[in-house]
Amino acid sequence: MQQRADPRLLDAERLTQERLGDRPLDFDSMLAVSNIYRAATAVRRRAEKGVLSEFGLSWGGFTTLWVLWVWGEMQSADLAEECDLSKGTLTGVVKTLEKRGFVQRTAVEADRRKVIVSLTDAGLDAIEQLFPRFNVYEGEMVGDLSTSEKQALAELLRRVIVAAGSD
Amino acid sequence: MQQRADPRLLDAERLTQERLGDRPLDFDSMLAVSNIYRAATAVRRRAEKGVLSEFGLSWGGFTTLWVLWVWGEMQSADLAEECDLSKGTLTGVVKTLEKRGFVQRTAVEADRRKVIVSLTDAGLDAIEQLFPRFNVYEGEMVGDLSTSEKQALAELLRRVIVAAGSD
DNA sequence: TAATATCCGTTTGGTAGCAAACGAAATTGA
DNA sequence: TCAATTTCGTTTGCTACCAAACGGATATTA
Repeated sequence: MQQRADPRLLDAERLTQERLGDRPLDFDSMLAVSNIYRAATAVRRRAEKGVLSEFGLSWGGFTTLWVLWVWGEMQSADLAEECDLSKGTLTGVVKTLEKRGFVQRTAVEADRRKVIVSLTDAGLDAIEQLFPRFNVYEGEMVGDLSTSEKQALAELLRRVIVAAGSD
Repeated sequence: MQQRADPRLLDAERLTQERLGDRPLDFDSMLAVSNIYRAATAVRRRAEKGVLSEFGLSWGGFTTLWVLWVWGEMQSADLAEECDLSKGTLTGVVKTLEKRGFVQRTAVEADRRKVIVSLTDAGLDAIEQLFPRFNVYEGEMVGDLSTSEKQALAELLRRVIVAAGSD
């Protein structure tokens, strides 16, 4: 309850409680959700300005490369699903990655509606160089947290993803 | 260590560990960061498809309205800062909100470079109706978490925001 | 006070993202 | 077998976002 004096609250959070504290609102949920969003923005911006820009990749482009690396070549629809992008968006991302020579699209003989996307050698090179460096960034961004705190954070978020996703 | 059998891991996380588990990577940080991003996307999409769409508001538009509600009228640059948007983006958001009659822009006499943005009566009405409903959504999205878990989540994220932001 | 520098919001040019419409390619079923 | 339906990836039209350039307004300083 009484969190107004908590010195760890960010200014915006403190002011919010001062302004709205008398209303019957779910503050705990509010702070959790807004911090999820703020953290994601901070993390994305930092990664894009840092490592990713060196490779000319957006967050979405990086994610796509990464998914192909981990899962192997995939059909377009599955790739979109796994990257958490709409299929329309994925078309554009793949087109960009294709221009940079990182991925290739292959027609499927048996069913010519389908397209398989896969890493090129250059794409494999890129992600193998890039990911360890990206991972260092990740470590820095959650560097204040202990191992068990990181695991706890991941687990809590996992439950949010499930709850928010099951619309 | 051995997390491969953890039934709480999402499929993508499990596969990732199967594929990359032999590399010297910081998995705990990786899972924490990627879940932050996935959770934020899920939360945003759910809110935009639900309450926000009824009011014709994007996440950014909602945030702006909310900040003006909590903080009161503000100069454009401060508003951008508080909404975590670039000033260029804010110009567009405010323009849209102005069209909908939710905010108004006022020239500052003393310094004519500056513009004050404030809620109109309609904007106040809208956010006062909207926020309680948004807050219900927030509650649903983190509904699986106990009060202390929500607070723990917010606190962990607060530390990530600070670490990622202090580039 | 006049030249210069700085500050502020807007505009510009670009990428990213979505939903929905679309067309080609399978599949179904009559 | 051929018409109707479904399935896929792409295209289209739109919003959001950023960084950087811009131009008017204020500050600074020589």
